[in-house]
Amino acid sequence: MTRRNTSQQRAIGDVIKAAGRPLSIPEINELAVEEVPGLGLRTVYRVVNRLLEDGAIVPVAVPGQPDRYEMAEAAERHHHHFHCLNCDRVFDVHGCPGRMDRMVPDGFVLDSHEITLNGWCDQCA
Amino acid sequence: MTRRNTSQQRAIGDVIKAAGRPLSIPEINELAVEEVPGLGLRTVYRVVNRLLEDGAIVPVAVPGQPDRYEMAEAAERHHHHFHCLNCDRVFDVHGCPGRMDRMVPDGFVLDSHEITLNGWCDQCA
DNA sequence: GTACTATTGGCAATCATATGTCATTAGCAG
DNA sequence: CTGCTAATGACATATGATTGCCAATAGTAC
Repeated sequence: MTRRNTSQQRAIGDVIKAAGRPLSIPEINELAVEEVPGLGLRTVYRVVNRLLEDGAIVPVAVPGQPDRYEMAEAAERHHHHFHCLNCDRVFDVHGCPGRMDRMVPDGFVLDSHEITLNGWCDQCA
Repeated sequence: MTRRNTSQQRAIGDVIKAAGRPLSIPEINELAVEEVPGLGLRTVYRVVNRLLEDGAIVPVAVPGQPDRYEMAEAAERHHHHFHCLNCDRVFDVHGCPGRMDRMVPDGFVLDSHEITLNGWCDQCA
């Protein structure tokens, strides 16, 4: 079961790496199909799952939306996300207000937090 | 087309009002069926949609989860949500770190924001 | 170049959520 | 109490995301 280095896998990996923002499965497909004509959604799902298992990418959950995916190394730096209400794209934003612990009720244990900013991106504003 | 005051509608409304936290459709059903045996999911969906149209309740979107619903009046006060990673329930938390505008990239326009705290509730901690 | 088999991609199938259908039930006005 | 019909609930169907299947394709080791 030796791994093989296919053009599809390279294209999908490149697309996620180059995006600089979390991509949905359809977005990955649309971008990668430019590189590899005939690329199918089925393959995108498979390669994305493999990258997830490898820990190369991480899922980004957005309220009311299917998961997006971004490079694990990009996710190492604490950051949050901006969701454009018009084009539906998700962007990384840096910084964090902090002080989440103040909001936690007594007896509750905080593990992590997610902030989603909603609005319009520079292209849609 | 005169509205009728049915036991099902009363039970569903009461359950959402009494919960003090956002409830999912299955949660509403499980709680309201105690009041009205035989209550069906189909009816919960219908009544919830009607309450949404009336503006009596509002949807609460949690990353990677189906919508929850809470009283509109409860949502008037700015607040956020705590999602228990064990029991999967969602709770309201008060307060807000503020300063979201600092995170918005140039050219982007901020409309709203959502914060989801993840961790363990007092019963699961 | 050959052989072996991991990988691909089209299609069907699955899974969870949500809605349409319609005969039956039960508010409400009189 | 009676009649009208809004509302209910079991069932079938729709919808969207994801996976199973399998014959065809294409990396790789030799």
